[in-house]
Order: sequence, then structure tokens, then C-alpha cells
Amino acid sequence: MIKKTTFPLETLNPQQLEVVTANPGPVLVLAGAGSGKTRVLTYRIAYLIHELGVSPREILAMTFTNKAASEMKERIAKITPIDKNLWIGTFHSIFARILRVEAENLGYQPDFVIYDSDDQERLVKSILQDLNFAPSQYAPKSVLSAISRAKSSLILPEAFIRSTKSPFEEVIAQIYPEYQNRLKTHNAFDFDDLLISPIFLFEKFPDLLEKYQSRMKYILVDEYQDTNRAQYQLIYLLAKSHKNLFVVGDDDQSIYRWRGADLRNILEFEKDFADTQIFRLEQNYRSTQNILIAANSVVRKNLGRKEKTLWSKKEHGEKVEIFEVRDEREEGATVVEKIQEEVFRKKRHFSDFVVLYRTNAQSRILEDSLRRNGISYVIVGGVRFYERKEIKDILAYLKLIMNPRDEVSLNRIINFPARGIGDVSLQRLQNWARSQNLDLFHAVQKAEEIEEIPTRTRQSIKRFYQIIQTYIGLKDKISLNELVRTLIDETGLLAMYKTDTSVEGETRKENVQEFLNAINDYVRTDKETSLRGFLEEVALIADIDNWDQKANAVTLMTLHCAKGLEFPVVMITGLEDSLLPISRSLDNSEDLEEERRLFYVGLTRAKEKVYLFYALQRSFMNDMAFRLPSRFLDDLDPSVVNWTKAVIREYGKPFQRRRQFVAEASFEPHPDYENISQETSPLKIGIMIEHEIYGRGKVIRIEGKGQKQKVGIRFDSGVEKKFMTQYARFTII
DNA sequence: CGGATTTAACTTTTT
DNA sequence: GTTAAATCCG
Repeated sequence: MIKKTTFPLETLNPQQLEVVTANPGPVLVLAGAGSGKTRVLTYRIAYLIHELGVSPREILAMTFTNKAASEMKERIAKITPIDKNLWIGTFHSIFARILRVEAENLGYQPDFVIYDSDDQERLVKSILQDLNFAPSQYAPKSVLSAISRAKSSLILPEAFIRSTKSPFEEVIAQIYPEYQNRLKTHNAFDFDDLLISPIFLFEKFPDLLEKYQSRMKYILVDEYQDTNRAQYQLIYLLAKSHKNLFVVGDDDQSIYRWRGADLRNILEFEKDFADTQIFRLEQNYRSTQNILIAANSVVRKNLGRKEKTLWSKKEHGEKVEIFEVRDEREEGATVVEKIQEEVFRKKRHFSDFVVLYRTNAQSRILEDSLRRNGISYVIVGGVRFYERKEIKDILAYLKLIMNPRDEVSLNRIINFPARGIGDVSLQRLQNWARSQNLDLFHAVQKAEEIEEIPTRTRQSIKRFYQIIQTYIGLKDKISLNELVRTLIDETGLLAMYKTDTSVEGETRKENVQEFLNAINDYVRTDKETSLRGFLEEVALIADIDNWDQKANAVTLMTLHCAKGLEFPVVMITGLEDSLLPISRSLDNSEDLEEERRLFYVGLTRAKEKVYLFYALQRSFMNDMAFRLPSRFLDDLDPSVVNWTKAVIREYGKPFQRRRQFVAEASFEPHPDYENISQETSPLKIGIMIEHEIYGRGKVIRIEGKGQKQKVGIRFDSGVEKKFMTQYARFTII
């Protein structure tokens, strides 16, 4: 049965070889950053097939991004002929596919839609409204995250209701069950459902569990430290009969606790699976000594971790450079400067660089700097393409056509483009539907019977219904291409974008065009070209999945996004307290440790060189505020760090421009710092002023700072005006 | 009552 | 800088 080795096992180091050739059964691999995690996984799969004679169709490998999955496929293809039956994908896509097949067992129809966070929020909003909660008091976002946390921890509505501890949770306890009800009546799953519904399915139908257990006899999991309880339970159910479970993870790189990732999954693995073989991979092949020393010195400060030491045979390399800059503008300029230096001196390519940040909002100013200096860049993340409004509008039509029970999509588009169905009519329509015990789409169908709605509006609703109904009939008859093209024409969307000549209108048009191209690509490259397949792909795609490192461009992304990647040069920006670590983590030691791990993940992406940046002041939400350097910087081993401080200005004088380059790099003048320092402004909300023209008035609003400060005043005459403080002609009285 | 225009609020990280 | 909500206007 044992065949001769047909793939190069000898390229593995002894520890890796031990892991790859471990006996089947439960295996836990604790793999440090850069220790060859993906390599071990791919070789393990090849080993199973070639040495142990396992059929590829009995192997299931799960990753966190589609990109990681396709990369793994690619790498397996290099060492062994790839087999179509080999099942590699993300947790979400794999179980979405299983749910398509088994939906009816759970009371869903196979044409279910997948709600993204925007859809979820709309659903929560409408529930808040119907249950008479003020959306101002209960932010849909926080309601949603509470529900999501419960779901990913496998706490069902009934259990949640029994365990409420705060008034807020009491409210959630009312919303959560209704949220689940509506998902089901809308024939929709949210992201969490894609993981927990299969658990219910398997618990309810043991024969189905057996079916999938025998289909998935060898299960491999990547990034195991980021699995949540639901994912663990899924893996556990599927693997408990054969116990051929091979997981790879690193507790130091766990950065998704906020999404329900639970380190207990690593710590309790041995308990749930007896005779677990545990391996450690501690040799790093990626980074220089100095980078590793820096990274280790940071993560060592965490208390809740398994002790381990990464080591490397590489040379020491250059030191980690820290730059103190004046503000985010100078940060951008310095990033550009350092990139140009590296390109010039070391003959690097733009694609050698990644610029990392904690929040997506930080990217814009960096983009500006790069663009002005003619450096091409690609940005990963931020507002995802398929989440743009104009794209989501078209998708909502498509989702409704596939699944008319999707009321979130229906509500979104029934009056978009505007067709004379306003809020009031829509509310009446909804009330009528409820009184008749109909779902919204059927109410739309029968809108002519609703007397409370004006005839004109009834006609509009009818026309809307006819459009949707037409395309429901067409969806299996014409190609996806034709369907979408005629749809945006007939609905008036196309005409609307065509006549919009504003700047935003232009980018909308471009995005719609790009969307049409994406459909072309999909129809051309995928074997399955159904509406259903397309919508599913779109729902589960991540921005990183489309990222191509080969392009000659600097990459910009969040620290979270960078997990699993590597670059010759890594630049981490915004290393300031309350940004990294983020302010919300400061009063919670567990959150703070996660922030530190995030920094660690960033550092360990680097092969050769790390640049770190922090600003003395940074504007945030229209507010300029002074900043303290990140406390994590003090954790760095000083022997591997070069720290360059900004020139300290004298009190009352404007900052010296630190480098000529900065002045050239920015088109806009820097704010006048002298003004800011004097501006413990006498203007306060509520004080009275006298204006040269308008007379006496009261300050009712102050926005911004420095030269950009605006002040809102309500005059005794009753009129309200807004002025730029610096130009306004009034005196305080 | 619906549409258009103005105003306000919002930014942690993502499948 | 973006988008939903509030307000105004026909």
C-alpha cells in the first residue's frame, strides 16, 4: 500500500518532516510565525494522498480566506497533480455549499440568500422600529454585535433570555429571537448562521452527520487559533468518529477574539481528543534576527500565552527604525521618503513594501502622499467593492429575483430608483401584509387591493412587481450577463447613472461598469454560471482574495488583513496609544493583549526591514489631538532599534520643517500651529456675541479647530448662520 | 405625500 | 469623506 515518495519530503526540516509524516489521528501543530505553516499543511495533504493512499475526496482543508485556500491549492499542485475532489475552502464557503444541499431539512429553501453586515443592520433596524425601540438608544451595530457574539458562542435565543445580566441584554433578549425568526422567513442566513445551522442539522439528523463524516475522513484546519466555538463544534462533530483532525495554529497570532475566536479551542484540544500528538515549529525562515528579537520582545509581555521562542539562522540584518513625526501628513510624507530611499539605494520594487495601519480610516492620507509622489499602490480592504451602495443596489435586485422572500432587499429597492413609493405608502403596505398574514412580496403582488394606498402609488407598486416577476421568469432562461444588463436598463438604474454628472456619479458609473465586467469574468471562468452561484461567491468573497502581489505597487492594508502574508519591507503606521493599542482596549487587559499580538503579527510579516511610525498629533473625526507614542514601543528590545525623534519645537513658534522633502511633498499648507496653541478659544457654546451685520446672537455650535474652525450662531432675529471663525466679524459680549 | 436638498453622525478589526 | 436622517419645498 505504501508507494514510493513522489514529492520532495527531503526539503523539509526535521521538525516539519515529523509533523508531515505523523500518524493519522488528532494532531495539534503550534507553528510560530514564518515557520512554514502553509508548507506543512500542503505537504501533509500530499503525504496523505501519496503515502497513506487516502483518496483526495476524503480530505477537507479549511482556511479563513479564499486567498489562503487558492494559495494552498496552487502549492499542492506544484508537488502533486491536483484533484478536483480535494475540498479546500473557507469555513463559510464550505458550509454554505453543504447548506444548499441540505437547506430543506432546516426549513429553508435552496435558493436562500446570505446577508452581509449591511443587510443584517437593516434587519435589526426594522426590528427595533417594530418593537418601538429608539434606534438612537440602541445602536443597530452594537445590537448586532451582541447577537453575533451570542451566536458564535452557540448561545441560542432561549438560553440567552435565561441568562440576561443587564438592561441592555434584556433588550437584546427581545430582539435576538425576532432577528432569527425574520432571517428564517426571509429565507436568509447571516454569516454566523452558515456555521451554526450545520451544527443543528448534524445534531438533528445523525444520518446526515454520518454522511459527511465519511466524506470528510481527514480534516485539516489552518489558523486554528482564530476559530470560534461554533467552528470548533463543527470540526468536533465531523471528526469525532475518525479523529483524523490536523490543526495548525499559533496562539501568539490570535487576533480575532472580538469575532468570537476562542483560545480554549487550542488549550482544550487535548482534552477533547485523547492521545493528541502535539508538535512545535519554532524555526523561523522569514525574518532577520533583529526583527525576530524585536517581535519576541513585544509578545513576551503577554501573560496568557504558551511559552515559546522563535529562532532563525538568518543574519542580524538592519535595525528596526522608529520615526517620530509631527502629524499624519508628515507620517505619509516620511513613508514616501523611506520608500523612495529604499527603492533608490537597495533597488527594491514597490511590491516589496506593505504599509500597515490599525484602522481603515488611516489609509486616505497615506494614499494622498503616495499618489502625489507618483508611487503606485494597491489598497486592500476598506469599503469592499461589493459593499458599495451602487453595487449593493443591483445585488438587491438580483437577490430578490432569486429569493422573493428577502424583505431586506425588497425594502431597499422598492423605491430605488424613485418610483413614487414613499415611506408612508411602504408602511401601509407592510401593515396590510401583516394584517393579511402575507409576506411582503405577496403584498406587493396584491397591492391593487389596498385601499389605503393612493391609486397612483398602487400602480407604481404593480409596475415594480411586474419587473421583478418578469425576471424571476427569465433568470433560468437567459444568461447572467443578459439578465443583469437588461435589468439595470429596465429598472431605470442605467438611465439614472447616465444622467448623473457629479463626481460621485462618475465613480458610480465606473463601479457599475466594473461590476458588469466581474459578471463577464464569472460567466467565462466558472463552470457554474448560475445567479445562485454568483451571489454566493459575491457574499463570501473578501477583498484580500483578489489581491495580486505581483503588481508593481506598494500594498496598503490593515494589520488584520496582513495575517499570513510576508513582505521584504514592512511599515507600521500610527503606533500611538489609543490607536495601537486602540482606545477601547486600554481598560481591559485581555483586549490589550490582543492589540499587542496584532503588533506582533505586523512585525513578523517582515523579511528584511521594519519601519515604525508614530505622530505627535493626529486629527481624528475633525479633531486635532495630541498623542502619546504607543506603549508597545517601549517593549521593543532597545538593542535592535533606531529611534529618530522629531525636532522639538520651541513654545509658540511653528514647527520647523524637519526635512525639505516634507515641504515639497504636500500641496496644502500645514495648519498654523501657533494659532492652535493660543486657541484655548474664548468661544464656547452658549456665550453671546455681537455681529457687525446680524447683531446679537448666541453660539450654538463649534466645529473644527484652528483655521478650519467654524462657529454656528443663532441671532436674536431668529436666523442661524455658520461662519469660519477666522473671517467672521463679531465680538464677544 | 413624495422628492430634493441640507444636515448630522460616524470610523476597530472581517467571513 | 460618506451616507442616512431630518428638513424643506412643491
